[in-house]
Amino acid sequence: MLQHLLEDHGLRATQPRLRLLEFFAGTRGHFTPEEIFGHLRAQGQPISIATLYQNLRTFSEHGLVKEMIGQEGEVRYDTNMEPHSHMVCVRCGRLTDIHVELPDLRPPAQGHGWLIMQTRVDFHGLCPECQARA
Amino acid sequence: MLQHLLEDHGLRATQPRLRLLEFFAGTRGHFTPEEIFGHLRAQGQPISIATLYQNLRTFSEHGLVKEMIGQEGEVRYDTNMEPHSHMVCVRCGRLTDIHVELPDLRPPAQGHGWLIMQTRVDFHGLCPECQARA
DNA sequence: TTACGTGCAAACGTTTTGCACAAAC
DNA sequence: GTTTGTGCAAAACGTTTGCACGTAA
Repeated sequence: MLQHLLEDHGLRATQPRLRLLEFFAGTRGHFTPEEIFGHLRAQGQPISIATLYQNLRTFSEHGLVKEMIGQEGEVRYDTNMEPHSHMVCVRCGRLTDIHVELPDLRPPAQGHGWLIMQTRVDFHGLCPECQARA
Repeated sequence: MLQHLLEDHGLRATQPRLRLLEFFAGTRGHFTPEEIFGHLRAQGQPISIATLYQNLRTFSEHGLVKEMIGQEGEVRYDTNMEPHSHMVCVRCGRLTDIHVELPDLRPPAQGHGWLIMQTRVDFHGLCPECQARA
């Protein structure tokens, strides 16, 4: 129950928050604030843009969504909290999550005194549709 | 000679462009437009903010600098045109280039019909200074 | 001399903030 | 009844644009 999810994080279960959570629960993807705003309005469940931004931040601070930076620098939110990699289509911009077994990718950095805690891998290429179109 | 570099790309050798190139030639790093603006002004060689943005775009379109998106979504420019990876300090934000031999990192994506053209690897961790401070 | 570049000021899109009001507990 | 959240309108932010003027070729 979405109401409980909020309560468990010490957040009040308000209409805008429930609508936002419902949106996230019903979709898979990585959305910009503007896209989310549009979806909610299209569903006849508009929330104020200020409230949207405030709650996206609140949610991400409480670990309900993950904030990420897109290839163009846009801020995007998704609910896949598992560590995962991305495939990005260089033509249409489509972004898909994938799970990759990372081999022990150890940079020579360890020799330079860095302590590497996380390795992030992104793949860029052409999605099936864009290949077909080319 | 910086003048020739511009001419070779069909660009006029103007004062602002020479100052900008001089800045890039004299530093190593990944700078935001604002940082570059500040450096130039501090050196007593200010250029207009509009001219700066216009030329950063022009330079990157002509392959003189590379535009990249930072961890926070900021736009940054650097002159290291070789393919390389980044190490980012999660505490102080310091960003260093490194060269990593990528093993044949092939995502299961090939099976999903994607054509992967490029793999980007970023390392996140603690730089030596921040480790010492902790 | 003519095309290109500069730089101001204004416009822009996105995100944040101040604050009075409303809703949740 | 007290605290928390909402939503408007305004501000802030980084970036882009229109345009008259300057300058490189």
